Amino acid sequence: MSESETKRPVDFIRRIIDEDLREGRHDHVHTRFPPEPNGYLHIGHAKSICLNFGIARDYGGKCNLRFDDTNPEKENTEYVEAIKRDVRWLGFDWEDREYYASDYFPQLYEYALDLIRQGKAYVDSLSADEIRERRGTLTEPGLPSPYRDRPVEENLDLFQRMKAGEFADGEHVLRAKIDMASPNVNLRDPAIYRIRKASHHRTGDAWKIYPLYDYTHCLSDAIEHITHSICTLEFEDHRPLYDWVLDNLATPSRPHQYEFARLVVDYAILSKRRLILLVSQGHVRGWDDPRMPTLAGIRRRGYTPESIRDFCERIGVTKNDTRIDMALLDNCLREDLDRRAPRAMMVLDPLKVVIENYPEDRDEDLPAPNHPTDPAMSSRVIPFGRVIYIERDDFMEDPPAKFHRLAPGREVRLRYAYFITCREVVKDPSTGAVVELRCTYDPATKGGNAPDGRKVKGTIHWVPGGQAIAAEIRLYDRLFTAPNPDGVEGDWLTLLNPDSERIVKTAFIEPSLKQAEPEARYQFERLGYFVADRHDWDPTRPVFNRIVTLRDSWAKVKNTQTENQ
RNA sequence: UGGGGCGUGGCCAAGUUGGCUAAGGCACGGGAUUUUGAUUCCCGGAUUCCCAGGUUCGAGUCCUGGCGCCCCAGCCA
Repeated sequence: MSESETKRPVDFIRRIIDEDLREGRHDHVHTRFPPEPNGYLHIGHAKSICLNFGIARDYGGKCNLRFDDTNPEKENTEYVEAIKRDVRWLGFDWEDREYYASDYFPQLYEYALDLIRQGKAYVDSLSADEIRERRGTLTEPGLPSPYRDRPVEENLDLFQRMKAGEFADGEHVLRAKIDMASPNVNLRDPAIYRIRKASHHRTGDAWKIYPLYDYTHCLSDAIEHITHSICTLEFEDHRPLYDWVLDNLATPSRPHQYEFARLVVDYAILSKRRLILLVSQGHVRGWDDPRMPTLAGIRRRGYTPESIRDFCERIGVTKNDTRIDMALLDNCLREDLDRRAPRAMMVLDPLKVVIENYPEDRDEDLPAPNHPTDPAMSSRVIPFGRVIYIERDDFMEDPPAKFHRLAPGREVRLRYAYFITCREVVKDPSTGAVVELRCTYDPATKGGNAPDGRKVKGTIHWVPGGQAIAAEIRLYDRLFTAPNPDGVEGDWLTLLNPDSERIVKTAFIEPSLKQAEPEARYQFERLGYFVADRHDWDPTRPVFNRIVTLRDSWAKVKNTQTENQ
């Protein structure tokens, strides 16, 4: 734990908890993370996971994982498994507290009976359309249903028969009897049970009726003795209903709901519906496509759980509607990776270099540290010989001002190797394209230092000609070209970035990378951070994904130069 | 002229009984170090807290009145 983390100010929710503890309203803290298993978790959920599990950790309490599985038509076990995998990957542990709202169906049913007996719930036989018509509008009160005053016995009978499967979907619904004239439309006799003859991923065909969210969530919290039920802002209007249900039933505990602003990140889509569309229409390769904001995608992309957690702490928890700059996530990533990722060399777009004065029959092993400032990360050896490959971008025949790399007649340093000077440029006679550089090296500069103290402006990366390994490198960029694709009403798919994925199959990596493990992360010097793809990496066909580039101040200089032209 | 929320630099965000020069991070600009144009390291910036009045010796913090933005009319969560 760093100094800055311990100093970070507490958010308003923790402040509420502090007060609850101080005033004796609670003597412990119990939270929950309640995903609906109808899709994959994304970076927005990470904020909620870190908040709920983080609070439990900070206060020595517990956090449950609870699947909010009350809608059988949209939920399935694939999602349940994926969610568990992702929460674990993020670094959180719910121990043996893996719960399902569906486990509470029997109790929830009993509670409903209780409400009916109290005259606080009734079976409505209006159609969905009719109910909507009578709900009123935001400015006009609703109209009571003709079934609103059905006798308790009749309600009981109907509700039991709903459960028994005697009616078709939509024929009846159980409604809480609250206030059809409430300015809060959520209180205008909300439906709490509907008939749905669908098979549930856990309860199978045991139930013909399923409880709705507002009714289920608060009771699930109460059953689990949740002390602080934390959700996002759009549920603020539902809090009176949350309270109404708990205040009208004898529950084992009395939780309270608190709301915070959900996470919105630039250039990303977080709406579940749209994410599903991206996957189902094949705009990406799946839920774990490295461009997806899903935790599965982020993981495959190579992001570390530590950096995601750090990010979630840095963005804070408030009720402000905000949009977070992607650069913050990138920064968390670079900070984490700079510290932990071993360095290696990879050439994306190889340009052959022949070192004319290097003996043809010789080669040598050059030692290279795995980290520039952390000796504990040890070192490896890179073979050097007469032929090497450098990055095509690192050579220019006619370089602009401030270009510190290779050019005709110029000398640069090959990282951890020698100084070389470009003597000749070999071109394809028909196309004029540069195909090879003829250079000389200075044997006295072995390791990269000149005994005469002469300096070079640039250091470039390289791989050995003979022993480099061909690799596939997948370069990723933001999936959308607009900062707020989720906020676009119309055809948001036109905002997809056509260059979000670029696959390079002709890259070379240094031989030491043959031992890479799937999910191992490296910094390829001067290029960025990369991860061995967890599914496609193979010793015979290495595949690396670019996680994030390095900061590149040369790119800025270059851009301003071209702008000024 | 329905209800519920929110408004502090480009993006987040501290500021909790009104009281020292309005924290910090990201981004940005400048400089130093550097065998990654990386890292690291300094330095820079809100006369001002959505606006306008008011209370006060003193207001981002209190009062009044505006303005702006977000959410809600699923038998979704």
